[in-house]
Amino acid sequence: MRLIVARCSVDYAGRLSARLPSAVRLIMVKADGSVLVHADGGSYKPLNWMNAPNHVEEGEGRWTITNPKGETLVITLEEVLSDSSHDLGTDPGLDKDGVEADLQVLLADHPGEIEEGMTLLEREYATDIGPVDLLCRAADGQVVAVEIKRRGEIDGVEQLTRYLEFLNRDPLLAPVRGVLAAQAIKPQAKTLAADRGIGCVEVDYDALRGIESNVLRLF
Amino acid sequence: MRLIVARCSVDYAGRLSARLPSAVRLIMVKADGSVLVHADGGSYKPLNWMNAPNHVEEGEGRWTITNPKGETLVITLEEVLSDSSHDLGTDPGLDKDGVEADLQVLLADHPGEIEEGMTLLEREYATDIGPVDLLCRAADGQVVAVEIKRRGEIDGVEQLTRYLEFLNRDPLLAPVRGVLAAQAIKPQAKTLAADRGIGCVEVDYDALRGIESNVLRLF
DNA sequence: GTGTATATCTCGGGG
DNA sequence: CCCCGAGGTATACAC
Repeated sequence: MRLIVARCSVDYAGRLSARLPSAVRLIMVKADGSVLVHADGGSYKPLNWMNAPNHVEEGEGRWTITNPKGETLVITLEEVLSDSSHDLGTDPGLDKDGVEADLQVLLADHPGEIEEGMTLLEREYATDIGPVDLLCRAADGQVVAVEIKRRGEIDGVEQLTRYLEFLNRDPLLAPVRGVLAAQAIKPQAKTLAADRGIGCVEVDYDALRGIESNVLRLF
Repeated sequence: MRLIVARCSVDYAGRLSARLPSAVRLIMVKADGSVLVHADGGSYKPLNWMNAPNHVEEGEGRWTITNPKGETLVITLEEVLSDSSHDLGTDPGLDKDGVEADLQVLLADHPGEIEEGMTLLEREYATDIGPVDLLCRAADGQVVAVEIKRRGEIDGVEQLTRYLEFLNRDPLLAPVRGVLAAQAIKPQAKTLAADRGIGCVEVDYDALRGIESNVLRLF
């Protein structure tokens, strides 16, 4: 990784055009060729950047970075204040827990936590407009489409509504009803869901994980 | 801006849990307190981070960063290879061209590029649920709501559907039909749009800009 | 502050 | 390779 602190101006032309007037910034060049231009504020997003794979042409006070899509990033260096390189090696990467996929696995294993007596028909059930998180059968035999979100918001209700519209055209499945399952559901989403006859279930991730580990402990 | 290259491990606990095992990484501390942990690859997103505002507690080989929401980032420093600080000053910021707003201006000037014979009634036509990008009149006299996106996806169809539902309640406008205009429209969005009787138009931003500059050249 | 729409979104997975 | 959905999305803007 190469770190350069320099007064520079930057031009990007590609999906849009963007220009940075002259100022002192950090230019980070990663081992894979990614170039990031950071200011001393904002948050984690660079002001300008070019992801790998790309080609860096280092000219006299002017770097031209191009990628296979034909996008270009031109950095004009006016004054280099610092320039250092470091060998970092490859990173083992990030372990995450608590994302939607984890919640989906837990609920697929314990559909009864969504509704008493519910059983799983299929996970990631494919439709023409995308996969339904869980397709289940309720205690009364009706098919239920379950949309799982970490946070239940209007988007989730819209998404589930679209799936239901398509699922209900299949005479082998119809009538299908919907349930939005999330760790927390916003009032607006609850209102919209109720209006469309969609059920809402708030699930406790930590409690589910507890059930899961209890089950594992039995075997 | 402070730049530290160090062997470290990192733990984040907040909206989810994430852990980075020991490796050499760049730790960037910005003037506003933002902390970013970067590997020597991937692209612009840090492996882990904490945005400002936050509180950094710099202990013996262990930094604890907390934010007002109660999220924490703990960095355990095992070996510091480099530690430098630089004064960058404030950044003048980024100028952009080619975002959705620019496309909207161009199409408002040339509604005939959306449909032959179309004329503009109003830009950002206000409804109770938000502004319609363009309200137009088609060659046959019917009112048309145009939703403009840089990239046409399902969200855009949903948005336009909500507007149409509302516009069609106004007896002075009804019946209103909808058109999604974008530089590129994804197949799923086209399918959903067709299903709802919404038209799709793919527009060439560069060509539009060419028309615009030709028009300007005439005056 | 909440809610909504945009983003050079990024990132990862599946066909 | 594209397509799709999730994200600690972040960010700007309106109400």
